[in-house]
Amino acid sequence: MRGRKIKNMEEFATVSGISRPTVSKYFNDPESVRATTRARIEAALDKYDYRPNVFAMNQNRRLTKIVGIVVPYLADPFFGEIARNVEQSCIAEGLSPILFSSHGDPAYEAAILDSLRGLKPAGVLLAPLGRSSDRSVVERFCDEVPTVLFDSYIDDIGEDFVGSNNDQSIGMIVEYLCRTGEPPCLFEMETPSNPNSNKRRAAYVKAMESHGHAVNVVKAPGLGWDFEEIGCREGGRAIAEGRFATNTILCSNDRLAIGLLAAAYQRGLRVGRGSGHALRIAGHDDHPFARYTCPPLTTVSQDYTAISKKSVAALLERIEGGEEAGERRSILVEGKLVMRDSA
Amino acid sequence: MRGRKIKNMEEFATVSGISRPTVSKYFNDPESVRATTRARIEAALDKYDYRPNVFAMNQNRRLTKIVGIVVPYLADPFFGEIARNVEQSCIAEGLSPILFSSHGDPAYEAAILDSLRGLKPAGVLLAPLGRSSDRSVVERFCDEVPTVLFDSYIDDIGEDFVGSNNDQSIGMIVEYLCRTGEPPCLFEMETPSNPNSNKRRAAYVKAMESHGHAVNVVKAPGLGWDFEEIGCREGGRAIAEGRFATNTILCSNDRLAIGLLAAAYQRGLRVGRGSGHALRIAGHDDHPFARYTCPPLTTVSQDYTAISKKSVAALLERIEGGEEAGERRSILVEGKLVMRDSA
DNA sequence: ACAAAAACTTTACGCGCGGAAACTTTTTGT
DNA sequence: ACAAAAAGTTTCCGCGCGTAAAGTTTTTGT
Repeated sequence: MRGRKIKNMEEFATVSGISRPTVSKYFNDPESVRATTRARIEAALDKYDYRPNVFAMNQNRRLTKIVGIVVPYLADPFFGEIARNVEQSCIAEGLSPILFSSHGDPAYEAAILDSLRGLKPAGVLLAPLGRSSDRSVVERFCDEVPTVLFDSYIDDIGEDFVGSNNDQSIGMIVEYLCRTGEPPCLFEMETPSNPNSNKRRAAYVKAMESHGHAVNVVKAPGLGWDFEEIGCREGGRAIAEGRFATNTILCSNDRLAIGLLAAAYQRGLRVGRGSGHALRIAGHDDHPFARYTCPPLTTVSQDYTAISKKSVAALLERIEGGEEAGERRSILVEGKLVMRDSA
Repeated sequence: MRGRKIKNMEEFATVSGISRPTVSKYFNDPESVRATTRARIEAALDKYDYRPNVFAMNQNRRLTKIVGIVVPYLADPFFGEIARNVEQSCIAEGLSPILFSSHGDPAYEAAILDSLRGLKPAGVLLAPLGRSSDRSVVERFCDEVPTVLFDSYIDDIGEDFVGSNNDQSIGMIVEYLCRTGEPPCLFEMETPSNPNSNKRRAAYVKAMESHGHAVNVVKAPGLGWDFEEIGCREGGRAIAEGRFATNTILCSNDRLAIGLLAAAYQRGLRVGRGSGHALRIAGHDDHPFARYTCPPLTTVSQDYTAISKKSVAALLERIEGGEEAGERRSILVEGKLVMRDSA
């Protein structure tokens, strides 16, 4: 772009030798113009410094190329990773992703969805807060905008859901733990913000019963998204009070497990498998930090890339499919057992 | 908003009984209209469902209320926290923050800045990648848009900088470590992406010399943002090769320390102060996970809230100050010693 | 080579709002 | 109460682009 600044599309059309409506078509979809035309436009684009005005572009379009990505809590590296993957998938599809975090606050989530409507997004990828979400707000939003839920589920809302197959993943790790030592207790939040917790508890109960073991669920009171804090404080208390029936604890997610590991360490309990260890602790999610805990955390990995790719793919289908809503699909991604040293 | 949908400002002006230009003024700044007028508009706002069209609003405004927040790596909870704080400060000021992550990639950072120009933002809060940033791109951007750099510094770029006072914070923790045991070695990346590293090394050297101790810097090769991985692998190797001259290691940041703690654990080295411990490890930043490492990490806290608040305040001054650039300011926030068990 | 199809050009309009100018009404200070 | 200041009204234009319609040129298939 050595040439002078171009102030609008009219001017750019002139210097590129193409009519403005065709240039406009090009910017909406480069594939929609003839190859020779495209080449001439791109030559001009290379020579002059011009970009269509974002606001003017989107003003009259019924639908923009904007895609909202909403996650419940960005300070959780899990969502940071997911967001990154989703963002890049969108860009690869020629969409313009915009990232939002609800910061754990339902009111904030509602505000995001509200302002998102003003952006006339082509679609939205929403990982809702879950249990604490304002159901009616989310529902109304999904009625207006093509939305794919991911990670976290809200019954009967959204057009598709992409998440992990908790039945499969919990079944797998419970089987592993039963096979290699004492059957696991489940450690979870008393009032989990994340609906996956409920599915995981159900999966745990089912798996334990199928193996003929007694169920032992320990619930940690506490609200909010400070899972490590809750896991450490309440997990430590549960250990002290002897509320874990066996020496093996399966945590509902890795962040709780990280807190619990800290609690065990503080009490001088050696965590790991084999003799000389007092406790086995396992998690779920393969949190980015799980491999650096002491000891490294045995867990079930969620395939971030697969979840991201499938979410974006599902959204694209919905967008292109238009109004003919079709069936609501539930796309589940299988987890893999990640054996480290903690269990 | 029980009433029918309002399709544009003209219509809303009619139902609220106020002229459109005045309504327009209201939406630009509610304080700019008389209290009685404001009340009437807000009554109508309450009664009808209307929001100004975002795209039309920003099309003709010389400057929007948009503020870009750019961080280098969102999967790092440190930036997640900062982003949250900054975002909320902006909203409190009536601005519309939009969040971006460079995902550790200079090309991506450049692309963000490029597309940000199209949004005509009132200002930008930029935590640059640092050393790997494309200097000329960042420089050009800062010339066009009021920009406050935070966390990470690039010489002579941007209008203000807000970050931690590495001289003070490193000086403090070096003093602490020297006073309570063997003088610390410094563990850092060989080619740090973050320019804070360089400042911290200089501060370390200065502090050690002032205490009359020999300097011992251990550099970990490795690129990218996978600090824990690098800290664990290279830190473990350095331990094995006996490259740490004393039993005390000060890490350039907490993420390296987290990796190093994992390495020490894997080798069966007990970390902590007092007898029975092989190693003392300290970090810097008070990373959200630092309190849940095993043992909990002694570190220097950065005041997230203060950095966020001061960054936003500095940006607002720049925006309101207009073109009269004034002096480039460097606003440094002091760290606090956070004594936990690792050192 | 010829007709049909596809792509492009010309012309024209409108989106929803910002903002300026000239005028009228309300508020403020003494 | 009166003039000055502040706030609101009316009228108008333009921003940069999407998009539709009608006409023209180029490409495609046989």
